[in-house]
Amino acid sequence: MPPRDEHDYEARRQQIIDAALQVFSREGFEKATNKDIARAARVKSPGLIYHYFKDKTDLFQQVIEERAPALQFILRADEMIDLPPREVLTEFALTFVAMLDNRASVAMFKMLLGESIRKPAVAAMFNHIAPVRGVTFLTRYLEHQMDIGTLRRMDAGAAARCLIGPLIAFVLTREVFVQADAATLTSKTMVQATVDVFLDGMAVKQDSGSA
Amino acid sequence: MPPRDEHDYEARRQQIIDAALQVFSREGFEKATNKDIARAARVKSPGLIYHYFKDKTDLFQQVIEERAPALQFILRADEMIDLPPREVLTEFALTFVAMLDNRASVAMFKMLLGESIRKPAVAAMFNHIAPVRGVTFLTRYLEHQMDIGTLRRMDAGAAARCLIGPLIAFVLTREVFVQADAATLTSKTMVQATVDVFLDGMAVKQDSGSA
DNA sequence: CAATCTTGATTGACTGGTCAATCAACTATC
DNA sequence: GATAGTTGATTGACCAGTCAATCAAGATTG
Repeated sequence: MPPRDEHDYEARRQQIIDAALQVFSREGFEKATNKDIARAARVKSPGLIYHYFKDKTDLFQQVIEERAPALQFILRADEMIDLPPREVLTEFALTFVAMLDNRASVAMFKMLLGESIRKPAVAAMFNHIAPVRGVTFLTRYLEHQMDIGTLRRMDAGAAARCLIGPLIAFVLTREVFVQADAATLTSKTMVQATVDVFLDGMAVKQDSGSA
Repeated sequence: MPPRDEHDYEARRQQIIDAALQVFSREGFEKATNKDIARAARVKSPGLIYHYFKDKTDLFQQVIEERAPALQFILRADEMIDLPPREVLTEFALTFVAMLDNRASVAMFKMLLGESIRKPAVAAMFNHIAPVRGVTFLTRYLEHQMDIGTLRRMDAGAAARCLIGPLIAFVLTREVFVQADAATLTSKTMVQATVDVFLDGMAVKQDSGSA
């Protein structure tokens, strides 16, 4: 049963996927009903969903597959490997927090995080999008910079988490826990602080350490 | 209707709460059924739950109220405010990651995180336990240390996230996303790296900065 | 070019099953 | 024997998924 009009068919399908992303993100997979999704997609019957998707799980998977790219970092890894840390890490951090400005990206992030906690399969999918792409690049880059002496040598995986961690904490305190002080903290300030602390440390400069 | 035996009553109640924590943590609030919880609590009827709790939501709230202390940081804030950063922050980080060694704490963490994403009320509860207690203390401590010149001056909220963020990233990559390299990274290494990077920075010592 | 046919798209009603919550009855304890 | 504790059955609501019927629009035919 080929679609009557390929273009119309795809448009309607995307319309349902968009609606499903919002509802899954807001309610979670279990609580989201087909009725909710149909209403959000402005179609009058939940039954129509089954014309475009096999079942609720299939719809969920299609949402991930077709909207996950919104969370991809477009980083030209090879070009950047030899650029100086401040430049590369600032761009990395900015790319990461830029997600916050995109409604669909935030919804996607929440949906994936929420389901990843109970569903290892979803966690694995998440791993193949944002974190691994990002952390893999970061770990490799930091290791290379340690090799050429630009950065202090240490566990590269731990170091990668020291850079990406503050950004994750920022996103979580803003979008999930809605902490009061997160509102007054701008993305720019946070990126700056993260990169500065990571590179220069909190120690007063003239002294080598603290404590 | 006072309990026949206060001790027995409380024991059974705790038994159900323990079971509920495990099931809520594994399945999430919506998917967790009273039957699952009854089975996990080794009681033969879901109906019994209603002898001890008003409804499913009440049970959920009781689980949080009675098991949340597992996530509390026992930090003697006032005694620590003037101790040197390396000591205080190391203890803070160790207390934070110590949660990983406790099965109930990990379950509690997952349950709260999973529900916080969709339920602002739960997020608010979470705020009044771990993060706010921790971040509030941390922010205050860092601000004080900046005042007395031990640490570089900057946005204290951003700084607090720079310390706690890597630890959160570590917990998430271990317990939620189950990333391969997280298994080889020990708590001790991660705490060490976090505190070191936070205090000393990644910059090679003899040079003040990098890039 | 109009009537009819064909087919994909859409709807709303329906079904089988699940679940939270209730209830009546049974058991153990004081 | 009264009452708390416990059980299994029951109820009523809700939901994923199915389905028959309708609609709309293009193709076919006379």
